[in-house]
Amino acid sequence: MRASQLLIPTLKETPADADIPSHRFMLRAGLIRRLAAGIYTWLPLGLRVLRKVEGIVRDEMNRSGAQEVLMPYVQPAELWQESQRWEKMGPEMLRLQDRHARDFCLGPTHEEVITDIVRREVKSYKQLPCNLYQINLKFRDEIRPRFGVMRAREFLMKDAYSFHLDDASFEATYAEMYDCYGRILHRIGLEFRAVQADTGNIGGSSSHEFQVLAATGEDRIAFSDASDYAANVEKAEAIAPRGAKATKMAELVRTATPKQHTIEQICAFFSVEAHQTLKTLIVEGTDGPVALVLRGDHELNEIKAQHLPAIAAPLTFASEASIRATAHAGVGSLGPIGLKMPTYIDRSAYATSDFICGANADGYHYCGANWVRDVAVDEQRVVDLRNVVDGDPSPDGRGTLHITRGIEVGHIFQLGRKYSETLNATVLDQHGVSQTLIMGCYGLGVTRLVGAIIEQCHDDDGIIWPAPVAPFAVHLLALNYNKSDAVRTAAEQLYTDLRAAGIETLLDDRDERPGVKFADADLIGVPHRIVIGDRNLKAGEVEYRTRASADTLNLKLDAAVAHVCAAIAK
RNA sequence: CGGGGUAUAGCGCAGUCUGGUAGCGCGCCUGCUUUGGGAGCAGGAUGUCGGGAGUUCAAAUCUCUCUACCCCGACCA
Repeated sequence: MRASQLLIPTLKETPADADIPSHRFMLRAGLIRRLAAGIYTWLPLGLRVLRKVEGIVRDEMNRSGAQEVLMPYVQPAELWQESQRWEKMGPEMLRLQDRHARDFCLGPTHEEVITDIVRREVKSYKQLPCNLYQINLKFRDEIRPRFGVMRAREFLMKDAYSFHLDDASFEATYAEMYDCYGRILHRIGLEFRAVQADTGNIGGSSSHEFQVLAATGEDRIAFSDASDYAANVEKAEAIAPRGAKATKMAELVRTATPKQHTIEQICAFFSVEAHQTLKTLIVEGTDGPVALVLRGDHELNEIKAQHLPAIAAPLTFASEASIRATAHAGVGSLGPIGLKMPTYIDRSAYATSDFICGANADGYHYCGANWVRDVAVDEQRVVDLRNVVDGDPSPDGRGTLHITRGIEVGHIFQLGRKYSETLNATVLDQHGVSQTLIMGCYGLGVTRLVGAIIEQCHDDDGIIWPAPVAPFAVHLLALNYNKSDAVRTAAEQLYTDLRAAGIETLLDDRDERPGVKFADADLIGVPHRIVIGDRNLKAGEVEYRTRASADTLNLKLDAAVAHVCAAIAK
């Protein structure tokens, strides 16, 4: 296509509200424009990329045996009431009414609709397993949309739902989807990790997130350097550090520590490291407050805590007043010794000896404290409470964990019979007995993927598209196209020949100065570039380079197309 | 929803404290020059200063109010 006829509104300056590379470059390269918070228009160049990504996703989904459908974006309230989610979804679901005041919502997800279709149309076990997917808009009224298309309210998602008679069938499709997602990300050319994830409120053993590695990712993932163990930090199991307990315990000493509350202050006061201290957090339990004890240098994993039986969900910290009423001291002077409430102890905290902790009296701490001798311990309540940290042993016993940031682009999990039960989706089995379907759910954020690609593929000047998703394969920069007959003739010839060879080509035929064209080309990030200028044309040559490398190569005009075709094929 | 902030030309910003003619850079339009890394000169267009109310002779500026957006936390592809 001709740049002179394409709407590619590049920006020289960075819009003030964009602060991660993908958002900045998507705006600057003219891929998207914001309409409202978390709602974007995809401009021609952006849409070309989006369609490429979509194409790869569709291709691999079809290859895996899934069938594409397209479900309504506007969904009736009745279905959601039937699944009991009309109320439960809360304000995240955008609701609207039609002219007859009937309730509808913009689909935040499609479990209800797909289950409705399947319960109507799938009657026999012979029709199973069945894996249906769509690539469709979702609307989730996020509390805080941010980072451009990374966390938008309206976004394009590939969502697949599989239906099974038994667990073995589900496991097979789950594995198929796991592989499929890996193929998609691999084909795009992204560095990613499939990580174990929290199964949320559905439960079941299978749940994996597909995380694209990027410094700006919102998730933290832990992976072993010696095995294939990888998990979201939310989920990763924290093991007590290896290392022997003190053979000879120190004497328990109660010390006045006026105005020393934070771990930092205590460490400075006693001249010790944070791992020799313990912190005690008080949260609401199902029957009064509950204490959580962690090592001073560790941080609470709220999801793990929330899963504990005596703890109220969602996790809430006890108020200062209720802490005072039960512990008789303020936050900053709490500790497990003499504490009269159910107490969970993190494994690593339990592995600590001669520790410092609050004395449950304002302005006092204990030094040289030890479990069992000074605090009765219920072994049932020594649990995993903390986030793993870099350097922890891998829970599979092999290697050491490292932590990196990721962008969650995909999530696959087991739905069990949650929806099929409430919506009564059943089939008859071989024996003519009605069976409730088992379901799997496989989400992939297509618009988010575009953002994730840019996060991983850019430099200071702009985007560097991986070839499979690039909006064009070749960018022809015709310098002084409107002034030089030689340039125009050569550029038109290359443009015609490249297109004849089936190569997607962008011809910059705009009446712009060379500097503008170079800067825009870097921003837009088309993988292959040919510069046509009078300077080289005098020798019958044009200049070739890729976006990724600064190396340039002069080619004879009549050899350029063949050379570029070969470079693309490689 | 809690905490912090912003709103002035298409984009980036100054002006607000101390009320008095609406500004700068980039972009846009015209002309001339220039032409291998975001050109130079000259001329030009573009603003209900986020909306509403109030104080005042006079409000971008002070007061109240509403709205939108951004950043930090809990949700999620």
